[in-house]
This record gives sequence, structure tokens and C-alpha cells, in this order.
Amino acid sequence: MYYSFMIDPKLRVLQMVAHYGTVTAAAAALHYTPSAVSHQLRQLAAELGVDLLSQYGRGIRLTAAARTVLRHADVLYAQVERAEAELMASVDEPAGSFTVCGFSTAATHLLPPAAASLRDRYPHLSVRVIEAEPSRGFDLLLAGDADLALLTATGQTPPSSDQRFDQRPLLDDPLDLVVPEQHHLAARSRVTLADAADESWIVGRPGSAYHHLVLTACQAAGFTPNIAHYADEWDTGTALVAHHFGIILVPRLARLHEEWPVERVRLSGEPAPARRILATTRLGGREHPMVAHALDTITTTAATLLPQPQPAE
Amino acid sequence: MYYSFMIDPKLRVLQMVAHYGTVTAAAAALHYTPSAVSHQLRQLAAELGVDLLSQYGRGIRLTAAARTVLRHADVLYAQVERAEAELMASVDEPAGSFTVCGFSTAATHLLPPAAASLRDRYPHLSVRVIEAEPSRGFDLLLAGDADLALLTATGQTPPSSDQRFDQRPLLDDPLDLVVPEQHHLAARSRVTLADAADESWIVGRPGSAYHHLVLTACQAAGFTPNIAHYADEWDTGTALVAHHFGIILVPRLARLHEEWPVERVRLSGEPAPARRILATTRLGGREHPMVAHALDTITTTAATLLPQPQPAE
DNA sequence: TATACCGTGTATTATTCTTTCATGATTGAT
DNA sequence: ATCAATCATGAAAGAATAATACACGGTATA
Repeated sequence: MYYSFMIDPKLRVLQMVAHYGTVTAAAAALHYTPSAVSHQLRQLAAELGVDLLSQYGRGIRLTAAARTVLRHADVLYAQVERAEAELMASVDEPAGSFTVCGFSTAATHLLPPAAASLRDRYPHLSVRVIEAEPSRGFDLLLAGDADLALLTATGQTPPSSDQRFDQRPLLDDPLDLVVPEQHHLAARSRVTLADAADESWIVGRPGSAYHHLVLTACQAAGFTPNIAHYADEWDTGTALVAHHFGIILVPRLARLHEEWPVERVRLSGEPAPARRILATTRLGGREHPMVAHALDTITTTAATLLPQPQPAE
Repeated sequence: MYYSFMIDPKLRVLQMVAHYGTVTAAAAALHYTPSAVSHQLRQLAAELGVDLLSQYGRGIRLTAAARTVLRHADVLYAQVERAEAELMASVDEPAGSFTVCGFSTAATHLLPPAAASLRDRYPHLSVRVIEAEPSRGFDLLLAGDADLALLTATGQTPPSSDQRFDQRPLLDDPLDLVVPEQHHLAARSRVTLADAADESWIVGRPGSAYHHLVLTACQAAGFTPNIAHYADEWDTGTALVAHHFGIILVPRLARLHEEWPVERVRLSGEPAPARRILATTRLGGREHPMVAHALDTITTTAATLLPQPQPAE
């Protein structure tokens, strides 16, 4: 589904080229050929009477004029989002499609109830769920392939000031330590992350959101983890823990299978280690009735899943 | 020259239908056939998932959703104007075309120097001047056939709150009374408009800006003029005055031929009778470098033409 | 009651956009 | 140094879209 009401699609093309850095990548994201993208930009440049691209090596580079255009395009798109939100809110029986995406845990525990609630509330709506890592979530939003994204901040995500997106803290998901049974940390009444500084750690593959999560949490606790193994799935990590290969950090929302001989240890600290889950839309899309509905559902779902949900700032 | 960068032309179509009230009139303004306009709106409605038009008699009426769309469209267009202004300001040698329009006196005395100055400053620019009555000035702006309009407020002009336009006072043009030579008012040292309440008046055709001007000035002075004759041109009116058919009110900027045996009497009063000349652009277009340049020139021109220019509020 | 006006639908024509394929240029690897 | 891979762009063909001509049904005005 191509996204773009009211606005010249050529602006979206320019935005994609800026986002992905090359004409070819932008073309792939838009399901176009590079030639089409090149032509669109040429025409847009002619209409505006300015140069938008300049050759740079075998790729291209945006001109200052292009960045000016993009800055205004962000405002335009935000306004279109607001318009669509207002229209949707005024329609008796909203139709169309609505897509939420989120990283693994969110997609597992938070999104299905929200999607179900949307389906009940809007019978004519086609609701979709996409599991996607944070960095891909932004791509989906930008392309219009998703309307709401649940994600965590990683080093690759755009800054909160990015005028294309509206990123807001939704909830803080506390982090638990998973250690083998009879581990010395399991016996203590109060454990902080720093207490595990000297353990062997099992973390996600470099570049993954999970990798980033553990690293930043440990850094906040004042140490760099001693990484022994890499595992992206909670189950894999848990199995490794059970076999005494190290310890892992898991968010409270992530449920582990019971069969493993491991202990889940709650962490203390000020603030308690947690991953912040952000609810992100395209800028202007926050007022969209379905976004609001989905966020409501997610918040209540999280409240039942997390005994004492920690309200985000 | 079709105007519309970055924005779906269908929004302009909707705007025109709203402005002119009928599909046919909007089509004429856009140089389209009514059928094309009808199709565009149908498609826009489908894209947005809302109804935009409803039959009303043999014409149409906009739905609430259409008005919502238009409200947002106004914001979009203003943002596009700002974008274009910023781009123009960043280009070394701006090209393209720029059109100023104004009512008769403005087109005669104010616009030509401004256009000449623009031509000198922007050699690659195609500068055009259009003489147009106020109500048509708004049409020209809306259609993109003009970028700056000098006009006076009449009963038919949109309110200053109209989010499609940026209307600002440019200067106040004092109103003089033209009476036959040896007329008793010509001998007095201080004449107010109210002193002429019982005279016979020559005014513009009903509906013209001049008609509106005289009526509102007299109303402000506390009387309704006794209209004896109608004349749209200053010369015609002056000739009638010379032959003792009545008196006329002329703006200071309007120069009269010398041959007529008439006297031009300056009016006193608090405030002194004047017509307020507005400089109007599309909303967001005020920052356009050529608009700014033109307004600068017009202001200095007016300062030389009007001995003591009265700065607008 | 007749006529002119308005909006819309259908089919055809015109225009615009998109792709295919080929080319020149640059980077990185062997 | 050379070869292969990657990237952007151009010309021509094809597909998709938009605009028109024309006809029709409904509504106000004479």
C-alpha cells in the first residue's frame, strides 16, 4: 500500500533518497526502479527551479536546497497526518487498513490484544501486525507500511527531534537477570545490575536491539559486560544460562519457558534497570483515532502484564 | 501557468469548487471541463474515504468532511508558499515568472515602478502586471495567476481571517473631494466629509470597489450620500463635476487631468477619510523575496506620491 | 410547459509516468 | 593493475492515468 494523500509523491521519493542515501535503495523501498526515481527527482528539481542532487563518487548527495525542501516536506506530511486523523475521527464507520508493528516481545504480548481490540472497534478496518526490529520500524512508518510502531531506542534510531516522527515513551519494561539455579545472585535479597559486573554475559548479536539494550544497561550501571556468547532469542539465551554459559538480561514482558533450571532475579537500583518502550508514529499521526485506541489497549495490557507498571516520564 | 508544487492538484480543485460554489465555475477557473473536475473530486473522495460533495438543487454543496479537508489544505498551501519563498531566497539567479496585480490606481501609479525594480533586480525573471478589481485579485492569487495583489477592502473580499490569504495594510490613501470651481466648499479652510452630506454625489457603479469606497466613507462620516450619477472612471466623474452634476471623492493617489474647472479639496477629520490599501498574498507568501522587494518599492513610491504618507497601523 | 443550467457517467483520446535496456563512472577486490 | 560489482542516468517502448467530448437526468427560471 503506497502511502501518500494530498502530497506530490515526488516529495516522498526525495525523502526516501535522503533516508536511504542512494537512489537505488530508495527505489527498492518504494518498489520502483532506480530509473524512475531518477526521473522523478529530475522533474521535481525542474518544477522547483533548483538542483536537488549532485554526483558524489558513484552515488549522489543532496544539495542544500534539497534539505530545505525536505524540512518543509516534514511539515507538510505532519499536516496531512493531522488531516487524515481528523477525517477518520469524523467518519461513522472507518474503513481502510491499519498496521501496527513492534519488536519481538511487543509483537508477542502487546500487539495482538491491541489488534484484536481494533478489529472489534472498527469492523470494516483491515488490521495488520508486523514484527519488526526498531530500525525497520522507522522504515515501515516512513513508507506508510505501518501506522504505529512500538520500539526501543537503539543507536540506529533517529533522534527524538526528527521531524518526520513522533516518538513518545509508552512504558518502561523492567529488566530481570536470568541466572542458573543455585547461582549465588539468586540467593540474595537485593541484587543490582552492578553485582553482575563480573559474570559472563550472553547478549544479542552486535547490531541487534537486544545487544544495544544490554550494553547500555550495563554502561548505565557502570561496567562493560564480559561477553561470552551471542544469542538473539530469549529461549536460546535461557538454554545457555541453564548450561552455565553465563547470564542474560530479559525484559519483564518477555516470558520464559518454565522447564529450564534457571532463576529470574529482579533487579534493584535507582532507577531500576529497564528498557524504555517508545510508541512512534509519523509526526501528526498521534491524534489518529486508531492510534489512540491502540495505545489505550496497549497501556492496559501492559498494566496487567507488569505488576507495577512504571509510568514513563 | 498552473500553480501547485508539492501538493496534489485535486486539493486545488476542491478549493476552487468551494470558492466558486459550482463545479462548472471551478472548472472554468482551472481551465478544465466540468467533467474533469467531477472526476477529480470523486477520486479524491475515494482516496480519503469520505464524501466531499452532496447534491443540492441543481448544484452541489460541500460536506463537513470537505470543509475539514479544506481547512487543512489551507495550512498545506501556506507551508508550500513558505518553502518556495525559502528556496527562491537561496537561489543565485531566480528565474520563473512573478505577477503583481492591483486595482486601477495602484496598477497605474504603484505597480509599474515596482515591476521595473523587480525586473532590474531579477534579470531572469518574467515580471507581469495585471490590473484587476479587488474581488478578481483574490481569484488571481488563488489560481496562482498572481503572486501579490494590491487591493482595497470591499464587501465582497474575504475576511482578514481567511486562512488562504495574508492581507496586511500597506498604506492609507487619503480621500479628496472634487467640487466645481467656485463651489462653496472650495472656499472653506477646513472641510470634513460630513460638510458634503447634502451634496449630489457621483459614485461608481453598484458592486464596484469605488462604489463601496464612497459609501463606506460617507457612512463613517455619518450620512448616506445622495447619489445622482454613476461613473467608474475618475475622468468621467470629474467631467460630471465640472458640469455641476455633483461632487466626487477621489483618492490622493489618483491624479486628475488639469483642464477641468474643478477644485480638489482636502478633507479633515479624525481619522481623515482614506481608503486603506492592502497588500495581499497567499498565506505563507509574505516572505517570498520578490514579494518583499515589490512591497519595498511600492512603499517608497507611495512615499513620494503622498506628501505625508499615513503609515498603516 | 419549455428552456437553460448544472453535475455526472461512458468511451475515446491525450498525457504522463514507469520500465527496459544500455552506458559511463567509481569503488573495492583479486 | 584488472575485473567485477555498484551506482546513477539517458533514450525508447510500454503501461497507467488523466482530460475531453458527448450524452443523460435532474432542477430552477421564464
